[in-house]
Amino acid sequence: MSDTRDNLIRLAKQQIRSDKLAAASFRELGKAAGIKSSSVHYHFQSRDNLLTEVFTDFRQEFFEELDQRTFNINKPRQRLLVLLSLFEEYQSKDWLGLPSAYAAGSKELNDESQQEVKFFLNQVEGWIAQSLSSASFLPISRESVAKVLISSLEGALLMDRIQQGQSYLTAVREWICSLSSL
Amino acid sequence: MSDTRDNLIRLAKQQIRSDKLAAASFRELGKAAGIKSSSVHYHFQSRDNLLTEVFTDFRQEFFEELDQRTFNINKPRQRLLVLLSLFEEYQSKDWLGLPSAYAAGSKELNDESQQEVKFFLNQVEGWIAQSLSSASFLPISRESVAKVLISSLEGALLMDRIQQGQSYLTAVREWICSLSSL
DNA sequence: GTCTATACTCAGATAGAC
DNA sequence: GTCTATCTGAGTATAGAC
Repeated sequence: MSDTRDNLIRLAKQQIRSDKLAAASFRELGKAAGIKSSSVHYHFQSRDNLLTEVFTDFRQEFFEELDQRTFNINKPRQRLLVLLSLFEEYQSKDWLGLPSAYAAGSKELNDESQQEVKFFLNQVEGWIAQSLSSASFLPISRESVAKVLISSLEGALLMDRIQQGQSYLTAVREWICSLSSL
Repeated sequence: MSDTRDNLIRLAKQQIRSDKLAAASFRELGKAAGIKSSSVHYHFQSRDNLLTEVFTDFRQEFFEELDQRTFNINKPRQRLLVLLSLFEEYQSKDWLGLPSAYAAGSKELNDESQQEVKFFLNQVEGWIAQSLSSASFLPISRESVAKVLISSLEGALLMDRIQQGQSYLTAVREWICSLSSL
């Protein structure tokens, strides 16, 4: 059954988000799924392999959700606020951003996983720049706005997690709402 | 000798910055210092204890450097650019922000270490808000600007690390330079 | 597909010799 | 202060039974 496999990916994603990259171990994963770690190995050749698949799964899920929520929204500010709302939901669940979790542990990632994260970041950057296409008089390029926004969203999740609050992400919301060019 | 102890704190800080929180283990630390892990235990009762001291050391060093570089600078934008320059130096060394490294591994931190990080964040926020005291017509409160800025700086270090570039932090620089109220 | 058993490595921590 | 030796627990990974 591939049900178990899909379930394992789901559980690993969960463990990384609510704890950290290292939390997705074969042992803990097995415990969560009700099987032994050796059985987890049946589904994934190696941990590197698992981590890559988890991120790919996240990337697809992320854009499915984003596209679904914005398919009929065209105003730049509204589109950015939908993007923000995804992060607000992560925060309400006390989740790390997966890109942050992977970046913070990047030294233990193989090339394939690192490529996956890069691909995701480029894709988000493209999405934001695209969303800003009708915005004029931006003080800096759309690509730079995109990079600052991604940095603040991922950073805010981290800072709010350690501060056990929600003030950092809220500040990002205020900033988006204050952008007069949108 | 307290030389060894100080050296261990310095080495642990280095390992966390250039790898991750978990990289600062008693074994690796001993190897780097040329002693055994049991000897590291002589200097620190526990790893929790070590991690707390490392962050305290970082916090003091950070503000010493920041104050030294800004004691005769009053213009808001110039002060923020000095803060940014610290992060640009971290990035050139491929370092993580210590707050990010700690936040990403916050589930393995004891209360004391978490308090240290919170204290640092509040202190930086205060420093930024203070630096903005002569800035008028800000679109959002000084405190919110401070929070967005900290989030972007920490986030940009993470994103640039996985992208193996410097474009995220550069975007933050462009953003700071474009703020017309400063 | 899942199990047991096993090998190896690494982690934190402690006892006791020098 | 530093060492050796040792305990316990967790990690990745594999071989082979069912």
